[in-house]
Amino acid sequence: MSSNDNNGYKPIAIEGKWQTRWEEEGTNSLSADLLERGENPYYNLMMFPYPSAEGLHVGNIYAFTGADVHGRFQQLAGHTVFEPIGFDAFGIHSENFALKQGVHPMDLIPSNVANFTRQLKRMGGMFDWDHTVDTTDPTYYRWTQWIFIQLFKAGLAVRKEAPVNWCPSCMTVLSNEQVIGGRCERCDTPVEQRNIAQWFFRITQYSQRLLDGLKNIDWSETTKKAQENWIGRSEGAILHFPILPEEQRGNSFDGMSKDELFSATKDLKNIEVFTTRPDTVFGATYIVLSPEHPIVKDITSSQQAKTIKAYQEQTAKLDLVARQKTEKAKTGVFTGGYALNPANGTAIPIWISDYVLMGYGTGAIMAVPGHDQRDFDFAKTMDLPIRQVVRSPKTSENNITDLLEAYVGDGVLINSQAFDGLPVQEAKKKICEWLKDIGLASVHIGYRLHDWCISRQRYWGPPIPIIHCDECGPVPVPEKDLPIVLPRVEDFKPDDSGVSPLARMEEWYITVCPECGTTARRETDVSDTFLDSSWYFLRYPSSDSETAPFDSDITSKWLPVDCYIGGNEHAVLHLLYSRFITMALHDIGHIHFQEPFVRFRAHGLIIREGAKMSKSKGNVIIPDQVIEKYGADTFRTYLMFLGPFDEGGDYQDEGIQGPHGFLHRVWETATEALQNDSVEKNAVVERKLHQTIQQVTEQLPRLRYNTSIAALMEYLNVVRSKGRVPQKSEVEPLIVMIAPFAPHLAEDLWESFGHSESIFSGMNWPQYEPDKAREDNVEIAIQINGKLRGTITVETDIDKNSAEKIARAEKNIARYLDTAMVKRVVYVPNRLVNFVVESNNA
RNA sequence: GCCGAGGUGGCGAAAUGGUAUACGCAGGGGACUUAAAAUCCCCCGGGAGAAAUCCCAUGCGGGUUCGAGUCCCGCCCUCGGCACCA
Repeated sequence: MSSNDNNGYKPIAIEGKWQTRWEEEGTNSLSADLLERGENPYYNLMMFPYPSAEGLHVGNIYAFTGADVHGRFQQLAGHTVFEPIGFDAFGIHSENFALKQGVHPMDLIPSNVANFTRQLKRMGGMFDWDHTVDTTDPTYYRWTQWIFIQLFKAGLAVRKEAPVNWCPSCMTVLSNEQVIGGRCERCDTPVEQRNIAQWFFRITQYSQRLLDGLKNIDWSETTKKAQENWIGRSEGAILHFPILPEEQRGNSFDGMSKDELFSATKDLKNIEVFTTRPDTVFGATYIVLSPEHPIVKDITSSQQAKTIKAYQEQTAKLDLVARQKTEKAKTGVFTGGYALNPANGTAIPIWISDYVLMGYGTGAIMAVPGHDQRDFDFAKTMDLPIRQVVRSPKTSENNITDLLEAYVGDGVLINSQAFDGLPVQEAKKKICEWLKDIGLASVHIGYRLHDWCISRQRYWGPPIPIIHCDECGPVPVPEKDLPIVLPRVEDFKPDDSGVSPLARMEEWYITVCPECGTTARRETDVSDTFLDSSWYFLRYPSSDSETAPFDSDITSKWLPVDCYIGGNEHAVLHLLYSRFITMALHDIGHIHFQEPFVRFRAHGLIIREGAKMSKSKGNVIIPDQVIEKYGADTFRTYLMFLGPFDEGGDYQDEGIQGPHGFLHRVWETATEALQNDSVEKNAVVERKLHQTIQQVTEQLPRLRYNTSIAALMEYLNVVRSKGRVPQKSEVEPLIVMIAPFAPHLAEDLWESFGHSESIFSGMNWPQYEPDKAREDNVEIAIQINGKLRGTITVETDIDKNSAEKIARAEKNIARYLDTAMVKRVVYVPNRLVNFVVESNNA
């Protein structure tokens, strides 16, 4: 079935007509006046796309359609809906593509944006084209730079030298989030470590708030969980292990009292370790430091110095993939130093090993080989003592033998002096308190979250607005001098130097210090793309403003965002950064809310014929072709019909016939109904109509699009059942209800039904009346011992006795009850009668 | 290994603890037509039976309940995310 070959529904013509009209009449654009008034506002947001050269892919269209259906429904329900779209066009993605094609990104991006714009208009979204953003436009990134400066002034942007992930292929620093299993997210190259001075946003200061905030926002559970895991809070303690000076090696601290131990150790330097298992401290038989730990040089004995140095160098050379391989055998070196176990005063050796990471906790651990698998493996390899201090409740006391693996489960303490017999949970508290008393412990909460490195040694991004002055240090560019425009550089290829291509342009980076006027140097790194996208939703409603990133009146009316729809691949990247930037701007006093997105829903993924789509398999759906053949309305409706929106679906090429045929039938039914405007109502149709309105009205806001469309199909089947003649009043509500899915068709039929205004111009969503949705009769099930044995049709809400009487009279039921004794009758109104019987045959 | 989602006809999928398989695709039969397309009508989980009707079926094994796709316990498999995070 091809669309334009019959003289009925002609989607291509209808869609062209309405897209032109919407544009001419500004149907979807909010005027400055409307934005300022902000009456009954609804901010409907979707994740803006990266404008690739290939054009929109189905995943984009799926996400945008789902969001657009929601926006259109809210509009029909009476809201003033603001539904903007824009382009996230900075970043490595664009840059690498430009390099490959030999085109300058400044030439490439505009043509990609133009193509995306054409496609987005063609799919019929109600986008406000008067309020778009393009992150590469200086009028936008001027404010991205402004945000950097605000954070800098608030002490939230700091420059520090740090080991960073370096992709030797992309020749740039990657954030932790961009490293997948030790490899570059983009090109799959193993990532190396490098030490470079970088700008960091101190997102870790917000760890707890970012975690707490999750409780009060209406987000997809999976997304919240991903953020929770990413922030990775763990409660524990920092324990102090006094470093034993060489001259005290021979002394025994074992068996000292609390006071004696305190006075013997109070002048000693400590190694601080973070642990979530302070209860196992009696089982700590050695210490392991990260090879990079600054204290290593102080404790290494002269005999061990050479070996330690060699190991440190070996580790530094290791790329992160090799270092993070869990299955790799444990390696490490003894430093020659000893520390005191603060719990039992035993001197224990201090080792270094690459399985301890500098980036987490204190970069040092107390090793409890009896109760931690990593420590166990290490102890076995290095032949270090293993001491069991927790007994499983399942094991009998005499059964403690050599462990085959660490016991990490619950239990009670043993070999822990005064704490023997305490359950693990209780021991954690008690041991902490005890060590706290003698100054050897503090309660500590650790987070996995790292500071956000925003420096990129690349070309295609907004220059970081900082001037380095030998006298004044890093000085922010005065706000009046923004934007710092990214110059057009023909040779923008990155090199292995670890600095941005901008660092090759002396005429650009030499400047004067805004504070002291001496010659100074601009920062030549650009910022991370995720900074561009961490605030774009603040810009949309204020995109007309030339004097502020976001107008405070408009922002207070339209934000936070009412509904945000996007992919869960951004669960811990974009969505976390956006929350952080929002909180920071709130604290600095620029906005009135702390959470940017009241509601977030992650959509599912579309596969095709049971398989993932990929260019290499050659099975990608080309949206332009589908739209050309069936029209945007059919494509939209089909995508939404595939399955639950948050789960995605399997795109089967033949399946599009269903929704396509449905829209044809709607068109034909409506056209026929125009001739039939009878006042007489058909009871069956009317009842089904009200049931349908109820169902769809309840399901649409919950994004249950597939079942909503099914309900509309059912209704149309009733309207046309046995080829009956449709009435105008039966069809008009259907036109409104399909409008979110098939907006062009709905507009056209709405017009032919005599309306001069756009269907989306008012509160046109139909109301249902519960009385009219009510059935007079219902078919109910009759069960014997829970098994279906017949059905009867009774009046709605009939009482139990009458229902039972009718049920008993049913032929098949009577047969069963003849030979059985009824012990109980369960009656569920309008559902079933269940006879619980005991058989007499026995 | 940990966290999350899921497993239902030939296929995509429905089902507040209450008649499993709605809606759609594919398939079969029929109407209209010179023919095709489009449209319309009917059938369509498996098995037994002439029929009435009965048995089996929601990944597997148990349990709770008058009644379980749905709740509980123990497994298996698939897909996403995290992973030497102390």
